Parts: sequence; C-alpha cells; structure tokens
Amino acid sequence: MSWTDERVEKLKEFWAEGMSASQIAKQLGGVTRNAVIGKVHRLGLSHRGSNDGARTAEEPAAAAEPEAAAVEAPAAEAPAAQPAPEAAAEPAAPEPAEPVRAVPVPRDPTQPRSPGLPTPEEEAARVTLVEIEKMARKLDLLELTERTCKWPIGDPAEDGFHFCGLPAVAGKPYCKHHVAVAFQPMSTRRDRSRAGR
DNA sequence: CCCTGATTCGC
DNA sequence: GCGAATCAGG
Repeated sequence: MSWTDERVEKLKEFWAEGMSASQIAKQLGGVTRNAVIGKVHRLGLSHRGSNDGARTAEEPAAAAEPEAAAVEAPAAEAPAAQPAPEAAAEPAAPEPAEPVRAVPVPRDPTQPRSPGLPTPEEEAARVTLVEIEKMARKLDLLELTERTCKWPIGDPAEDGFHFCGLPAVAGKPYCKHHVAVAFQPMSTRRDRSRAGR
C-alpha cells in the first residue's frame, strides 16, 4: 500500500481525532503503526494538542467516510438480550476514539427491568452482571484497547461511567463474563412461534 | 506484558 | 519518501 491522497486524508483525520498510531494503522489497513508514525512526522503534523497555523479538520464525526463512520460503539449491542453477530468476524472493530453517548447501557442493575418478562435466566444474568461489575477494572474510555472488555457500566451521561476493562476474550469485545451474557444464543425461548417457519 | 509516540537509517 | 527496528517511556 502506498500513501494515496485518500489515505493521507484519513490519516490526518484520524490523527486529528486523537486516534493512536496503531489504531489508525488498523483502520487504514496495509500499514503498520510505524508507517503511520513515520508518515505523521513527515507530514509535520506531530503535536496533536496544539493546532498549528493552518486550521485542522476537526469534524467531530464526519459521515464522509463509510469506514471512518464505522466507528460504532463496540458495545452497541443489546447485552443479555440479543446476540451480536458483528463480533463473529469483523474486519474492523475500532475503538471509540470519540465521545460515545449512544451507548445502550446494559441496564442499571438497580433499575427494574422490562415489566413483563423477568426470565429466570435473565434474572440470573443480571445478578451475574453486578457481580462482574464489582471486579471490573473500571477503565476510562481512552484506556480501552482491543484486549480490554468494552462492556459499559453505568450511565454515559453520569459521572461514574466506565467500562469493564477486564481482559477481553480473543476476538471479542468483552471479557469472558460479559461475552457470556452478551452472546447468549437464542435459548430458553420455548415460544416456538409456528409463524416463525 | 500491554501500550504510546520518536528517532534512526538503509532502502 | 518510506517504514522496520529501535529507543524511550507509561
């Protein structure tokens, strides 16, 4: 791969957004973080903190690039409710390098659930969640990596919001505990709706 | 050990 | 110009 115009543009964009070199490298593909860093330096856009004379592209989350826009909250799944097929084989599961507020919290353990179906297993899962949360590393958004559990804990809008942060299962965005609750196969759903087939 | 960016230097 | 290897650090 070479530094085409587009790729350089993305590089600038990502770098400006605060992505790490390795993250950018993964995003772009075909390059290593070293390549990215090298290019960044050659472009003279090192210091991210201070904007140089030229105005930098500071699009919050430009919907320009489909790939770039693919920066969805990895925890966008509805935990304990439906399996997330995305984790199966995803080329890109970029870290949220931007303020994520659209994170569907796994449910505040203290809050009652949907009145109607407190499934025994859901109940169990929920109880388990609070247990897991107790041992969470409580990582900040910026501290997340591909090897840390990205299970959100708390309300993103609130103060003590954090992520689980325990070692993530290889290839999945969550730790083994949260994988267990997040990727529950359609189970104990004995309602065999005839309509289904 | 995981990760970060910075620098060097042969290509 | 490029980027792997290396360095220096968290």
